[in-house]
Amino acid sequence: MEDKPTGVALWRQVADGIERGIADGTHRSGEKLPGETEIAETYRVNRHTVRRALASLAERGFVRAERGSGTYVEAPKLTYPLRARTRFSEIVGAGGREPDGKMIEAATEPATRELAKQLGVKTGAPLVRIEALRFADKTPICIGTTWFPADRFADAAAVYQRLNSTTKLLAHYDIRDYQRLSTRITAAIVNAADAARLELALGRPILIVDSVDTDMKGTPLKVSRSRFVAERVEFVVENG
Amino acid sequence: MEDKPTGVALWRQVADGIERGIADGTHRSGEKLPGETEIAETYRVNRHTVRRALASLAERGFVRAERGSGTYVEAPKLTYPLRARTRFSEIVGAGGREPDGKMIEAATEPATRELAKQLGVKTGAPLVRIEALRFADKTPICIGTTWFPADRFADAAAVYQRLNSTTKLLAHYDIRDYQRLSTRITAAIVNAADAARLELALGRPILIVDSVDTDMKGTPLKVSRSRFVAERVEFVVENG
DNA sequence: ACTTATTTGTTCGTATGTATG
DNA sequence: ACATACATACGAACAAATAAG
Repeated sequence: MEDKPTGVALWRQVADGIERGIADGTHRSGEKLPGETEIAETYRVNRHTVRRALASLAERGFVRAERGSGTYVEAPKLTYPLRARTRFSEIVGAGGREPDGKMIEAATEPATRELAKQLGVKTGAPLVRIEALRFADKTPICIGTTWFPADRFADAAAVYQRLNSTTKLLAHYDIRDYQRLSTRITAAIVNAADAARLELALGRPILIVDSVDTDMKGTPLKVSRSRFVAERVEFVVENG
Repeated sequence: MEDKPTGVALWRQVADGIERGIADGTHRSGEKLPGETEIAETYRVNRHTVRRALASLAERGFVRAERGSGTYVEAPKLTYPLRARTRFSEIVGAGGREPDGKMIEAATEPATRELAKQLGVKTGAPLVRIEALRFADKTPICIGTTWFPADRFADAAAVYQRLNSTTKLLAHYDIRDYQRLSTRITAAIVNAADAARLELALGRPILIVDSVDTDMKGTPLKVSRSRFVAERVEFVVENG
């Protein structure tokens, strides 16, 4: 690799080479990269240089090293735009993947002050809480808790159980369109229960998204808190 | 606490009580709550019931328990709106806190393909990379890497060193206004170097924000990747 | 450096009410 | 009617970390 002094650090050239290989399909998602020594030979550099390159790629999320096994190409993240019109199934479908949902649990509970305020009901008013897991091509993407006012969506649990989609549930109640009022995003470490459902190792980060959706007149329909696997999604906010 | 059967679980009543105490200022940010046994006495419930309530509050981020020491009220998160006009100093100032910045490192480096595409320059073109730490009231909020095209912002490092603000730096180059083109958000675990700078324990989650800013004509000015302490910020996307 | 008290965390056991089949 | 499972609530004891002297 000491052909001509390009002014670009060697490790960076190697990293760029591997990144190009990932981009053009030479190294496909989930597959194992050649061993560090092998990469070192093909680029005619020292193994340390390769390691520096791989570290850079790992930090940017392109690959994941597993001690004693190899270095694997990470699956590309699901790009999840945050707009007024935000529908899980449409977003996953737009990425050429198959959306799916599965209800885990449902219950009717009294509203806490916080939830009551957001939904525009009285504190203690009955709410239907639905816990659901959502997939893209069989890989769990997020687990979400959604609250509906029980007076308006009395048997929401049974309906969701059948339709496995929030959009379809609302359509069942003659709500053909709705919109995102606000979205709040933070991150945390996954808890044990969610980790199992999401097929995620303990200690891994999740993105917590709190959202409020309203009908087209601005009346709150639902409030939800979703936990997304951070390594499987990327939110995008477009301005304009 | 066995006054009247309200139908609401005891632990929930206790949690609501403490939450109200936090909301109305009885328990202030950063201060220690009474011990579990003391809370149990005041509410006339078993300590287990208090623990269940505190667990609920901890999960929602209101309090943080420290073994051997006590349970503390968490500082409210800095709400960080993501709009076309996004300025760290303005956002922090709007929250009634004092923004500050500190340059850590600067260098001139050739553009990778990815960066070149985003900035509209050729691959390998020189870029100024600035590493900076940003605070709100002396608490570190984020650490960010920003790349500027070196031809247009030749001595950006020296200028930033003096002004400690991206907005002021751009103003120095006669750019009075600029806007956010896109924002991408994901999360990860903090690395050792960032953890030290951010005064954050290892293993804690961070929010990674990649953004591109342009001038009012749409010409890219800078690209940056910021790592925010997840437990200290909350991004908000307003629609409409 | 050591002790002691305080505080959260964990693990037993017991009992009750409620929903399910 | 009965068995089972589950969430709730209380009691007691001990472990582990921290703070104070």
